Amino acid sequence: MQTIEEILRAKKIKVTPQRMAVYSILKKTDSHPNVEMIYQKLKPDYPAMSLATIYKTVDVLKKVGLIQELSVGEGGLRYDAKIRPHSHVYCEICGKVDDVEQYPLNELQDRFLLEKVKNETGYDVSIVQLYFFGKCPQCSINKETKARGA
Amino acid sequence: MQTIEEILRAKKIKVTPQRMAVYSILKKTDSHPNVEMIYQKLKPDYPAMSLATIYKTVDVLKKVGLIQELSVGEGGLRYDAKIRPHSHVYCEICGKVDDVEQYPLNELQDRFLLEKVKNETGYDVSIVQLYFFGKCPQCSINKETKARGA
DNA sequence: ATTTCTGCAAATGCTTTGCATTGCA
DNA sequence: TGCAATGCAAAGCATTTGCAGAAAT
Repeated sequence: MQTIEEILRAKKIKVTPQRMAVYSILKKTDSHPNVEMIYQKLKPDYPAMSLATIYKTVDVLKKVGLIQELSVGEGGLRYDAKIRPHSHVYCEICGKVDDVEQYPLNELQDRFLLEKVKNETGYDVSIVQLYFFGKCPQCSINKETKARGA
Repeated sequence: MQTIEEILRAKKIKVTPQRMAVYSILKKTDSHPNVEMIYQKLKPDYPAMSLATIYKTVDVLKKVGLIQELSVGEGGLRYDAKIRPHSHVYCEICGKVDDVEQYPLNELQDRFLLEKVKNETGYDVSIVQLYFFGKCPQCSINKETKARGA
C-alpha cells in the first residue's frame, strides 16, 4: 500500500502539502467534486489554500494520470481519483454524480471496438466515457411527495 | 417532410425568425457547434441577432427535445439536431466533434441496460451519452509531419 | 390585446494569469 | 541554491439577467 506521498513521488511531480491534500480528498470521496467543492472540503484544514492552487493542482494530477475529469454538462468539471474503467450517472435535479460499476465499460474500451470507431471516423481513440443522465433516488422521492401534495 | 416552421409549431413554441434560423443551422451542419459558432454562422444573414438570443434559443430547443446538448469537457456546450441514438468522438487537439454512427448505442439505450443501471444505482435513467476522445485524422497527420521535422 | 421574444448592456461568476513570496529538492 | 509551486489580486471570458421595445398569436 503506497502512501499519497509515494504515489505523487512516483509520478515525478513535486510533493507539496496542497497536492497531497487535494489528491487525498479525491481518493477518499466518491462524490466527484468540482473545484469549489474540493475548496470547501479543504478549508477547515488548509484555510490558506487558494482556489487558484486547486485549479492548478487538478490540472497537474490529471496530466500525470492520477485523476480523471468528468464533464457532465453543468459548466464546471468534476474530478475522480478512480482510474479503473467505470461509468457515471448524473442527477439532473440535484447534480449528484455516482459511479456505475456493473456495466462492463471494459467491453467498450475493448481494442476491437476502438478499432471499429477508428475505421469509421479515422480518429485515434484513447478514452471512452459513458454517462447516464436521470434522477437520483432522493430526487425521485421528493417529486413523488410533492405530487401527492405533501 | 415538415418545414422548420411546422416543426417548431408542432412543439408549441412561438415561431420566430431567430428560432428558425438557429434550428435550421443545427439541422444543416454536422459540426456540433457551440453558441459562439452558431452566432458566427448566423451573422451574415442576421447581423442584428444577439448572442443572448442564441443562448436562450438553444435552451428552448433543448427543452422541447429538438436538439441535444453535448458536453465534451471544453467548458462550453455543443449542440446537435440529430436526435436518433448515436455517439460522438472529440478531437483533443483541435476540438472537432464528429458523429459515430456504427457503434450500436441503441444497445446501450436498451431497456434492459437501463434497468440494470437503475438496479445498481437507484437512478431513474433517461439519457445515455457515449463519448470517445482522441485525435482526429488531420491532427494525427500534422503531428507526424512535425515529428518528421517539416 | 396579450403574451412572449429579442436585443442591448450591465452584472455575474468561474477560471486563468502575473507576480512576489515561499518551499521543495 | 535553483527551480517550481503557492497565494493573492486583477484580468479575462463565457453566460445570465433585467428591461424596454418589437413581434407573434
